[in-house]
Amino acid sequence: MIEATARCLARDGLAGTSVRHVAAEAGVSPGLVRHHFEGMQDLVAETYRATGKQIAALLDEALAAAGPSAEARLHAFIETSFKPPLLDADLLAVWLAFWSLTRTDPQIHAIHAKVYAGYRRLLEEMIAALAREHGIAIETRQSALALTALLDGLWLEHCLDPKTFSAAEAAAIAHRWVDGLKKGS
Amino acid sequence: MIEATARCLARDGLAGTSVRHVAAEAGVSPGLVRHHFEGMQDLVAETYRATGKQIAALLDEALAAAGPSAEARLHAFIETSFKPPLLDADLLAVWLAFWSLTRTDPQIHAIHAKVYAGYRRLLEEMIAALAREHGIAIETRQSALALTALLDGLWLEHCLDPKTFSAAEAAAIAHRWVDGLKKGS
DNA sequence: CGCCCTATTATACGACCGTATAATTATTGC
DNA sequence: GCAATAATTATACGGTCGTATAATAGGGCG
Repeated sequence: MIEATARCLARDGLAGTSVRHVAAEAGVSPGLVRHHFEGMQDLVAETYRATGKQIAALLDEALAAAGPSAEARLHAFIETSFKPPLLDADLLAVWLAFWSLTRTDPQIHAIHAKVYAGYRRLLEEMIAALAREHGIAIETRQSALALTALLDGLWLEHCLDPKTFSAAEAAAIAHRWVDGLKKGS
Repeated sequence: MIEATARCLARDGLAGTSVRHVAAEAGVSPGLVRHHFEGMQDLVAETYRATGKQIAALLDEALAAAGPSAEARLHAFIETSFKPPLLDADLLAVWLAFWSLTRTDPQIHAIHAKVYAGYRRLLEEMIAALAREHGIAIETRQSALALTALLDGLWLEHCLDPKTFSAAEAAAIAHRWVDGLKKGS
């Protein structure tokens, strides 16, 4: 059902998605989805939770395969971020629904805060490890905030209009930023 | 009328905004707004155009007041970006509506491409001027893409959840990035 | 003044939506 | 095996939406 919600959000956006559409997409009656979920907000909230976990698992897997080096892990993180299934216009459409409700729905706001906190903590840990590896001092908090914003912005803008810059270019920009982190103060 | 649309989008989001709501907000009959606009998509498109021009004018004004130095202009750009009225959750809500329709509506996609192209061109020119000022070589295209994404990401994430990091912190991160541009390769 | 074009409204129709309620089917525990 | 509980559907009601259509008001112009 939450998979059906994700499909609906990807296809029609938040404005074009209704409880009835989700029911049809899931192949059940509208009454059933309302038996399990309060309404659209609840449905989107659970979809956010599930999607957030999926993405975290995907990134964790890529990091595990990258070995122990913080630098390699950071680059693997970037590489995974700018490749399908993460770099996907459909996923952006779903995410836009999350963002849209983050402002107004307290439940979704809480989920958003948790998802992004985990995201940033992961990056901050890797950046701190990178500093140790290279024996340099880095403002880990600000750097993690910056990298999160940079990745989010590149991801968003590429998905919105892939003609402006390629996925490879986005990854190159992020890689270069990490390289600059090693050298610059 | 497009002001009424912006207010509706800010208050209720795209999903909660209808032709009838815009009409009520503007104090006219629903038939009238449909006499001037084809529907919601058309309404949002014109709002995008108008809002984009407003923001560009606001930034231009700040740049003019910053003097001729490219470095000062870049920092003024950042400072303006992370202060009201640009740093505003209501503006983000409106912008989320734009982004949401960029994927599906060709007209809005075109407006989006034009707005962001202008945005990036402005940054790229300032970065090129900065390189000349300091007599260094900078990959202006990639740097402009990076700065655009960084600013977009910081702006988005701060508006979504201001508790995570302050506006001053966002500005500091961006300022630091520009400083790094001067030093780092 | 009278005419035409535009702006504006009023009204109406069919479609869809959220939601509630009662009925029906399946599942589980004893 | 049967009762209790959960899952699932069917149906119905009121509200809102987009949209079309006809009617009304207004304003420039010959």
